[in-house]
Amino acid sequence: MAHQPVSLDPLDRKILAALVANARRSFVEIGQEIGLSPAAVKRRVDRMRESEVITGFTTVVRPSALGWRTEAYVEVFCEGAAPPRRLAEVARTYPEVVAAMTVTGGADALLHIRAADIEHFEEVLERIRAEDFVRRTNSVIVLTHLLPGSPDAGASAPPRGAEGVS
Amino acid sequence: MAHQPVSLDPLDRKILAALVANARRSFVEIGQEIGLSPAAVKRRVDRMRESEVITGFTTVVRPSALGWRTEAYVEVFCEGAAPPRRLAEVARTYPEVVAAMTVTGGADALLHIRAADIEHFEEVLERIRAEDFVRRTNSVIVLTHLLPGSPDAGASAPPRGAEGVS
DNA sequence: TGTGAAACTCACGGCCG
DNA sequence: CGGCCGTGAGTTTCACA
Repeated sequence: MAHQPVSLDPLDRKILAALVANARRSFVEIGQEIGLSPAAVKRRVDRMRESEVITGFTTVVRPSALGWRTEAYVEVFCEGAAPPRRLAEVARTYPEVVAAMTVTGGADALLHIRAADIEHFEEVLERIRAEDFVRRTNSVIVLTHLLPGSPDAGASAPPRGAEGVS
Repeated sequence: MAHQPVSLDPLDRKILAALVANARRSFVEIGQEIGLSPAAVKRRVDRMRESEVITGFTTVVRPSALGWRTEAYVEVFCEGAAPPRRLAEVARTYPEVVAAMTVTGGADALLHIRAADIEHFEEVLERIRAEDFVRRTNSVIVLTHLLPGSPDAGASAPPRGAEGVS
């Protein structure tokens, strides 16, 4: 596990592109598009999954259809030495936290949050600010996406990320 | 554009959850998991695609495997009235811009950017700052992700031959 | 709407160049 | 590695309740 050095040839990249565009396309279809037999395509896909170049296949859902109409990024400023471990723990407990990361700059961490509406977001924000290691937060609410179909415009799994491949 | 009022019953939601977890699962498998015939599952999926609850099926790729090892969020402060249209145009031309959105707060827009490395990122940033309507930018570089399995996957054309190093 | 059956297509493993 | 082939499973469409 944990392969870092993976080399991908042009054929692999074409297969990847095809599967990113549509994860449900058949190996036959992809094969005749790039000039390879279905079995060969499958072998390459299996290899890429093994080496974790491909980590899963997911469905892109329009978040608003599921009732998540508010999106925001929240900078978190921590008390004293930043405790990424504690923050990760907290982030995991909130289904509204789609992504969390430590960052450079003034803030210690950045949270990507999805909520049903502004009130819901405010409630989540209040709970996060109530954590003892949080000194201050700075929120930026997303108004409109400029790139339709961008991976995280709605690509993210709905709260509670699951991943698994048959 | 699309319909807003779409009602999803518990069965639809279960199908969605299954497909988000793994977009390549068969309708048969999903069907017997939730107690429905394969044909019924397919019809529901088709309906959800029609109503754009489901906007696509994609493959989750580990960005570093494609040579994208640097990730950043850039706040963009515009000159005069914010021209979202111009910004969208610009964002579309850069493969490095994974997402772009207008936001509340001091900045006019927020860009999500992926680059091969810091130098590459700096180059992109310089080009963006060179746009006439950009007054100022504020960058935040992502250090580490705290939530594993964050489906923020950018996969298109790889940057200049970055690949299996080390 | 959900079910059942039909034909078609695909995935998967084994074997060979 | 890639191509070929056979079997079993899945997909898709249809008519029917």
